[in-house]
Amino acid sequence: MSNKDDKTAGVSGKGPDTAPIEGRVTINDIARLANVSKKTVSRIINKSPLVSAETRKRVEEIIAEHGFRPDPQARALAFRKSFLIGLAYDNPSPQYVVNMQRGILDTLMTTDYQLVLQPVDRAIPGYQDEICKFVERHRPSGMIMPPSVSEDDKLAEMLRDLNCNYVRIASVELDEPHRMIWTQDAEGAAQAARHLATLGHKRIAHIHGPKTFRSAHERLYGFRTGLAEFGLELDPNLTMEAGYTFETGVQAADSLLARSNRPTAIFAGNDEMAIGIFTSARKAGLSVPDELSIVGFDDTPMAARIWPQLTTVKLPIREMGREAAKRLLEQLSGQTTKFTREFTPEIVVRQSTMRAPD
Amino acid sequence: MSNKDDKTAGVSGKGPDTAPIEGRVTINDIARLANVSKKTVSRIINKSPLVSAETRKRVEEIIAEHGFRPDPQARALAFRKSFLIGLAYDNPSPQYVVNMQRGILDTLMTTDYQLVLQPVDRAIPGYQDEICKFVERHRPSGMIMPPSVSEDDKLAEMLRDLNCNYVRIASVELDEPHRMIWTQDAEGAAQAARHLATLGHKRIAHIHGPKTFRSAHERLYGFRTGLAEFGLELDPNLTMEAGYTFETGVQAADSLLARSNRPTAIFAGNDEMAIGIFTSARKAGLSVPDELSIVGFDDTPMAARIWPQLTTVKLPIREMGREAAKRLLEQLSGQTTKFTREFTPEIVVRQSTMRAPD
DNA sequence: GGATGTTATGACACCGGTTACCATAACAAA
DNA sequence: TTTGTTATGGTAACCGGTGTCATAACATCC
Repeated sequence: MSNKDDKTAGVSGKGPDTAPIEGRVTINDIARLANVSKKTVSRIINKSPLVSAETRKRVEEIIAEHGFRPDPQARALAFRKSFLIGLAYDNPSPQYVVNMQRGILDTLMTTDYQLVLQPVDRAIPGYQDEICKFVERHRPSGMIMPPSVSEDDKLAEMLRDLNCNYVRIASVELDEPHRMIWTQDAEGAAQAARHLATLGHKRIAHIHGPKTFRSAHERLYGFRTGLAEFGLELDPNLTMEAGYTFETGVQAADSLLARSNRPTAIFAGNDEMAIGIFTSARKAGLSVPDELSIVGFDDTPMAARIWPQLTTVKLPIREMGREAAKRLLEQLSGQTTKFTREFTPEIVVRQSTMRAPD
Repeated sequence: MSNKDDKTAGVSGKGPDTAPIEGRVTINDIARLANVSKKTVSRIINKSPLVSAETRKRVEEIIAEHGFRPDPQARALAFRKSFLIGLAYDNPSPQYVVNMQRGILDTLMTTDYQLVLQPVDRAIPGYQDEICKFVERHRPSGMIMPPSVSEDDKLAEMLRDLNCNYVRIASVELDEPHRMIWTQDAEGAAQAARHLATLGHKRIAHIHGPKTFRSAHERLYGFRTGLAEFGLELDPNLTMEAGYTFETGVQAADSLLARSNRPTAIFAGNDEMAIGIFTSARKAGLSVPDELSIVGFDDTPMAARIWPQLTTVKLPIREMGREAAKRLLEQLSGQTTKFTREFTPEIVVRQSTMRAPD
């Protein structure tokens, strides 16, 4: 039994075979104490049914008594699985990232899997290689990718080549169902359009995100569709592209609000830009919402803290994280579920919108 | 190169059988191809000097050619080290959390260590046990704890008992130097005081965070000290406690601003509460900064997005994360460095402060 | 009653690396 | 020539779990 007292502790005087467990308690210790083989203990750990109730009870007591916890690294090695889930993200919003992490952890918490992070910069050309290197180095059991990393088809292909499981979270279904979690961004944007149209706005502008973001297309499309339901058309002159950031939002709004026949309402592709519009409106001396209605997208915490509070479209990010992790676990366990999971955003009406001025 | 002689490839046509961990290149493959022993390859991987230059070069070429990467799990098992760093956090600010993670990852990126997350809720009584369970389960090589988790002395003691290395990030030195990274929050608050005093304010209020947060004490203390330099005293009637959140900030400010002789300036213990003051001021019909100056603490992104932009005290969070990780790695490698690392916050003057009215 | 299942358990090799220890060759000193 | 030292690399055991397969005990079926 003294197979483990080599020089680890040094001081341990040639232990008799009683039970001088030094250091961590291992499966061997439990096996010896319970007078069974390692394998039996292993079966109990893994809830195999092939153990008699009596033996199970006895061994479980000993495990509890000694506080034995199987070594994750050793299990990983034996199982030929790392039990690691990688999260590759590029989202500039801390709110988004933290909620996504939380959601994923909600699901992983009850499993043996862990989350490891791989923040990347999609603006750097070879950023995909960075992710592949990550996969080769750490060998995660799977990857989860929220936007905008998720929107990179080439990356997805590289991961498939590496035989790496993954789940993409995006604003539209763009891969096999079992690898996707998506939101109906278009529907959310349509809700924003309906809201503004119902309030009587006619001259409505839209500031969308970069064309490299799939969500920018979806939201633009959905917004246009929503307006069409009310017989309104989105004026190309009132449609601008910005960078999904506060500063670019300010710039775009500056341009829109300087026009002679400025819009009475603006729908921004995300809250960051929407908040930029507030600043621009203040500079232009326009009162929100009396003279200008603003709608955002995302429902970041800032939306509820700014004055007046921002009407926006809410995405259930944390829940999406939970679902994405579940879906990935399904993949890893070899099961395939048929139902596809999509999330519908919902508009949250606050104080930044009101009836169009006459 | 099918040295995978065994039954790995066996006709396991049964069951769902997820990805069969196809022919991964192992140290054995490299050893065989290079015609050396595993041990020699191991020496090369670990940069042992006991290998001839010639052998090294040859083996390294083969490694590169076959893209061999040592399995992290196997190494972890053999080294008796998990190469995992745990981050236990409870900070409600996504901005803070994300920056902290980034900083830590900056340092870990060049090492074999990885970051794993353990968000907790300090409001739950037994939350320390949750962290201990995490440590027992995943056996991280070390833990990093930012505020407010870092401020829990009992938790630190429990970790020491578990023989777990850790680094605490806090607003004051409250543990052995090699286990600490801290900010001089008091100095930051003093800068805020000097700024307001210089602008001629006399009736100055302070809304501080919960007394359970060490930072609340430090900032209060520093603010008082800074005012004293100008012969000013912090009026106890103008000192209020709130919960470091937007809502509690609004409430506290409501109470302060309803008074007959309301303050002309308020220093909030963090930006969240400071932004709450904006809302309260609007409700009270007060103009910021003309009638009320506001100073925050943290320099969250929101500070620069709100109107008028918030004057606040900036903490180098990402850099602190970097340093914390470095310090932890020092601990793990057994080295002890003498120099203590502390960070001094700096005030960022924006548009929410101006000369006192009157 | 013998053949056949089924259940409970153990023996043993193995996952992919590591260290402890030993063997040998090369080279210097005696 | 003998001995000592250093450089280099091999062997076996081990880290702490898992899989495969054999086996014993017992129940079931013709």
